[in-house]
Amino acid sequence: MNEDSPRSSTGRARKFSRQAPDERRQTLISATLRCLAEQGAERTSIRSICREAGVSLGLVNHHYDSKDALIADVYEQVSNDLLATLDGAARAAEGDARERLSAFIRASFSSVILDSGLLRVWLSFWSMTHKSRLIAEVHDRSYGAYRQTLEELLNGLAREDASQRLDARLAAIGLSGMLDGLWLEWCLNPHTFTPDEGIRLCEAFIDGLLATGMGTGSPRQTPHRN
Amino acid sequence: MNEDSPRSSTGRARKFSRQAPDERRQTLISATLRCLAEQGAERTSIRSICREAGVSLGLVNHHYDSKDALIADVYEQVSNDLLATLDGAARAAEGDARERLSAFIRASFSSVILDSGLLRVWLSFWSMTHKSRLIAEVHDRSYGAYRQTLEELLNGLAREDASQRLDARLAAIGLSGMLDGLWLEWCLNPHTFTPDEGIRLCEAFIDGLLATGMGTGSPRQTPHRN
DNA sequence: GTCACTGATGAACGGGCGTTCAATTAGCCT
DNA sequence: AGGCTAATTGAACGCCCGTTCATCAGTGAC
Repeated sequence: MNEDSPRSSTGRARKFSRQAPDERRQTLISATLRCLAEQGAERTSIRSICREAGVSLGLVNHHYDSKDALIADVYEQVSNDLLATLDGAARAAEGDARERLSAFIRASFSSVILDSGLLRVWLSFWSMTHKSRLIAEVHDRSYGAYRQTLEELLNGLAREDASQRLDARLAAIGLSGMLDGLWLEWCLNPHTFTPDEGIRLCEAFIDGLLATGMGTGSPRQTPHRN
Repeated sequence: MNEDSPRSSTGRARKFSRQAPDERRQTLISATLRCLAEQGAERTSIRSICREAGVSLGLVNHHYDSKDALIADVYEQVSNDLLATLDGAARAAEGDARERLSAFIRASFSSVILDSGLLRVWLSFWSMTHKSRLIAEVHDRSYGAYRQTLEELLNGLAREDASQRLDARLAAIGLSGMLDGLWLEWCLNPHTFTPDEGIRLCEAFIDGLLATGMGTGSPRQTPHRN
C-alpha cells in the first residue's frame, strides 16, 4: 500500500483524498512553514507550497483569499507556538520568579529557537509587515503578547525582590530587544558567540537592572536633536 | 534645457550619456538603495533599479556579473556609511570614554537610523545571506567591524573605570544585540517605546555591567540540555 | 444505490523575473 | 573631421509568479 497514492477498494488509484477545511488548512500551514524555513520568502511560492503539501495548485486559493492570508495564518500559529514553548519553560521551572525568568531566557537560547530556518521564517514575516496590513496586525498582536509575558515575569521578580522598584514594562522591552538581537545575530553567524554567552549577557542585564535600577544612574546629556 | 534629455550641439537629442564605470556603478548603487528602502527585496528587480537610475535594462549586467554582486556592493557601502556615521558621533563627543559610548548609543536612536526604509534595506540583506555567499561575507565583515568599534569604546571605558574589569568583547556583543533588537522592533512598530527609552535601556545595560560585572552574579542553574 | 454537496484539480491568463547579446552611439584621441 | 572603442541600449529567451474558473470526484445522507 502506498499512502501517497490512495486506492479505492476496487484498486483503482484515487486522485486525491478529502479533508475537512480546518484539517486541510493545517496541512497548508505546515507546508508553508517548511517552505519559508528552507527557501525563505522570495522562493516560497504558492506552487512550492502546494508541491510541499502534496496538493494541486488551486487548493490554496480555495481555502484562502490570497497568499498573504495564508502567510498571516502561519505567522499567527508559529508565534503562538513559540511563545507557548518559552512560557511553558518558564512555568515548568522550579523556584522563585528569578528562576522562572532564567528558564525563559535559557529556553530562548535552546537549539529549537537558535535555528537559521526559524530566522528565515521570521525575516519573511518582518519583510511582509510593510505591504500587508493583515501581517502587520499579526506582528503587533504577537509581539505584544511576547512582551506581556516578559513583563509578567519581571513583575513577579519585582514583587519578590522588594529592595528595588523595577520598571517592568521598560525592562521587558529591553530584554526582548536583547533576546531578539542576539538571536538574530547568532542565526546569521553562529561563530561570534556561544548560546551560553548569550544567556550570560541577558542574565547580566537583569542583574544590572536589579542592582542599579532603570535610569537612576547619572542623567547623561539628553539628546538635543533626534 | 532639459537635463534628462541631453542634446548635442546640433540640437539632436542624445539617447544617453556616458559615465566612467566607477561613477556609473555609484549611480546604480544609489538607485538600488532607494528601491530596497521603498519596495523591499521582493519588489526590487533589475528592471525597477534601472528605471530608478534612469538607464536601460542591460546596464546592470554590463557593470556587474549578477544582481547579487550589485546588492553585495550596496551592502558594503551602506554598512560602511552607517558605521562611519555612528563612529563619527562617538569621536565628535566631548568628554570621557563614557560620553563617547553614550554618543554612539544616542546616534543609534537618531531619526537617520530609526527609519523603516533602512530596516527594509537590512531585512533584504539578511534574507539574502543564506543564498549568496558573496552577501554573507559582506555581513560577516560589516558586523565584525561594528562590534569591533563597540569593543574599542568599551575597552576605553574599562581603562578609565578601573574599579571594574569588563569583558569588552562580550559586552560589545550584548550591546550590539540590544541596539539591533530595539532598532528592529521600533522600526516595525514605533508605538511600543520611544527612542529616548531605548537610549535609557542601553545606558542601563552598560551601567549594570559596570556595577555588577559580567556573570559575577549567582551562577544560575546551567542548561542541562540545549 | 444514487444524488447532491463541496473539496480538489489543473489548464489558462497576463505579467514580471534575471540574463544574454547584437546593434547602436557618445565622447575621446588623433 | 573622422575613427575607435567601450558604454549603453532594448529586444528576445526561458522561466516562474498569483489568481481564476470550468470541471471532476470523494463522501455522507438518504
